[in-house]
Amino acid sequence: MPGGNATIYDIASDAGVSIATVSRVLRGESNVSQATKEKVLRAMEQRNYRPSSIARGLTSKTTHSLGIILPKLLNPHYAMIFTGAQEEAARQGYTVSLFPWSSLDTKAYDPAAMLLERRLDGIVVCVEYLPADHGEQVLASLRELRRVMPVVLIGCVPPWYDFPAVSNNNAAIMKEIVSYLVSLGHERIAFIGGVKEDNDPMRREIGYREGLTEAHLPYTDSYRVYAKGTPEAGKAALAGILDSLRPEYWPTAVIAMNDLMAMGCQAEARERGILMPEQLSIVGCDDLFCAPYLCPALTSINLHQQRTGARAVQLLISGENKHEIGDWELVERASCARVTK
Amino acid sequence: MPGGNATIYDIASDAGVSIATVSRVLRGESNVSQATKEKVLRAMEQRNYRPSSIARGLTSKTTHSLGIILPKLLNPHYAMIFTGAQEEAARQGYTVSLFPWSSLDTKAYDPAAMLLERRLDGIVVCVEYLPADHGEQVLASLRELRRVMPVVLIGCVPPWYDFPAVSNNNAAIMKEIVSYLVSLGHERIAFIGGVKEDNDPMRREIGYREGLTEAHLPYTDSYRVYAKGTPEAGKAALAGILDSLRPEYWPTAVIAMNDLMAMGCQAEARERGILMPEQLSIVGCDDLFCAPYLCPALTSINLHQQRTGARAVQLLISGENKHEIGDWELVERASCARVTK
DNA sequence: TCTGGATATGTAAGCGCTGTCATTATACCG
DNA sequence: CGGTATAATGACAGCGCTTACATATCCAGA
Repeated sequence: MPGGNATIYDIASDAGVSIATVSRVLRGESNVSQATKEKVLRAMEQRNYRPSSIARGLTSKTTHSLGIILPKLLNPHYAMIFTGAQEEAARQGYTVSLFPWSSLDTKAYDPAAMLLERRLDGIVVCVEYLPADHGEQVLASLRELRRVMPVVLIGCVPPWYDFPAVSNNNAAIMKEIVSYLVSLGHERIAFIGGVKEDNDPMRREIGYREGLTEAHLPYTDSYRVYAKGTPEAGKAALAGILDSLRPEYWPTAVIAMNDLMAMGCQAEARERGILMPEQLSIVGCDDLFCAPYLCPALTSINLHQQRTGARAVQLLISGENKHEIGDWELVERASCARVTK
Repeated sequence: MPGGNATIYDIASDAGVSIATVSRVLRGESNVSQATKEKVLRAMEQRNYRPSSIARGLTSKTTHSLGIILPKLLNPHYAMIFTGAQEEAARQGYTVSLFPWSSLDTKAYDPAAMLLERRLDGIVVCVEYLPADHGEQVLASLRELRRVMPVVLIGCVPPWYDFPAVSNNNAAIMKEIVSYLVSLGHERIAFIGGVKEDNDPMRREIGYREGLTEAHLPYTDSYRVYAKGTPEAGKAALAGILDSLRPEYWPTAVIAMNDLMAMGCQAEARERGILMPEQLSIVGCDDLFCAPYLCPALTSINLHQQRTGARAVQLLISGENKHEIGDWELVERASCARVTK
């Protein structure tokens, strides 16, 4: 490939100075005379010179490139996080490349090696919904990873792990949802949670229970199901609840772990001819772009995921060891209605 | 950061060989005796050695990292493409980082410089829906970019530009949709296209017109609207059509440029009390994950976007200068119905 | 026994930068 | 005007690899 590949030597000889001087103006050091600075700049301009970040990285030990590990980009929740992270990174002159969790399962290649060999300046890891079958093992590999490069988490890990992170107050979110539904007169509120062992889902169930307690409502196992965070799983989960109960005990409201599951719930209810929101209120979480276009439009929690991604990158670059809690808001839409006697 | 940062010198001295030998086993060259090979491997193992791709890149002139430029990841259409690209790249030992088009507008940093300085091994560029206000200018910068690194396009550019690319047969897709609707008895078929000047949208309109012609249906300007590819724009577009016509001339079917716009159309129709699909059939394009969960479930075109992304990466890595046409399929769902007299 | 050609390994010169230290030019002071 | 602090620049040694090229070793064939 031609073009753009002049080296610092070319510029130096063009400008009649040493490479050290070129390097100085490259890095904006002050101790260069105005005259030579301009000479060098002009030479760069003419050659369309671009310093090689590769060569730079070799000496400076810094690549200005970050990584992000997440379950799957196809869930817009993660696309939002990624977008926020990428934008903030770009703003600070960093590049970010993607490493999906799923890759870790394949044996065709070794993503861990990739990560390490790339000499990334840091990596943000989404651990909100850690695959249940990884569990403790993932946490261990996280610590391992951290010995080699800075890591910032999105989501919660047990606090004693002491990772910089940005997460949500999952319990508080669930409590607010419960109290919102209670304010609409609901008393039979089901909870379709994520995989039981996962980090954030666990906290959400706690919040759900606390919310019930605060409202003096009983907690019942039959109103709580665990499932993967997909529409299909959400659909099956609601089906399970309905099938296991006599209609007079059916919940009047369902809290889904995320919007994907909520979509599945809607589908199941629709199939059964259950009127929404009259007979069943549903609230999701994540506030995906499609939430307003579902039937009925889905009440959800906006988690400000882009901001989350951006903050994670900021923590990564600044090196602060903080655990930040993002804010959030309930977005009321048509999917929740006052309960009718 | 401790850990993992042993160098080839450490390994060489541990194993009692020269760095050249270490390098040989690193790259799997055959001319190393079994005995020394094992010694070296053992030394690497013990030190948990990871060769620096940075240092390697400096000499080998190859970084094993790719880039992808696309409008915005928040549209799942692009998330699919990215996912496909990333997976294929990972499979071949490459990493891919994201450069959104939108970045190009910001002046805070210079993404072009970033691209160039990174010494990427190649970049895939999504030009399906080039922002209209870029137009010719983007094409020019594409050629410029190509002088510096391999480029593969997703989407169409004028053929005389001669870029390797993978795209869809947009005209054929539209023709199939039209003939599908015609087969359901529709005669007044509206087309909500993308921005007129954009690459793929332009071809789609051609297909739409050809489809009408084939079915001996007249083409009417009032059934064709241009709009950005967002739900809001789709909603406004349908509103525009309906407002400009007396109800007896309202279209009985609408083809939307993509599912996002189709979602907007559904919303508009719903607000006006138009029954779907009885009074209005809608078909989208992209087959987003939410299509089955809309009301009614949206008939759409599955573009196999992941495969598209993967193919683009394959072309990039192999260096073939081909223009591939991806296949696609109409996914029938409830949003289209036979027209009732 | 000697030679030629594999086969195995080592030496050393980069790759394109950064950063330290030495050197030179410039300025300021008594 | 010599002398020294100061600003501007250059020389050069890496950074951790790859890759000719050189060297050493071994064995078959003459």
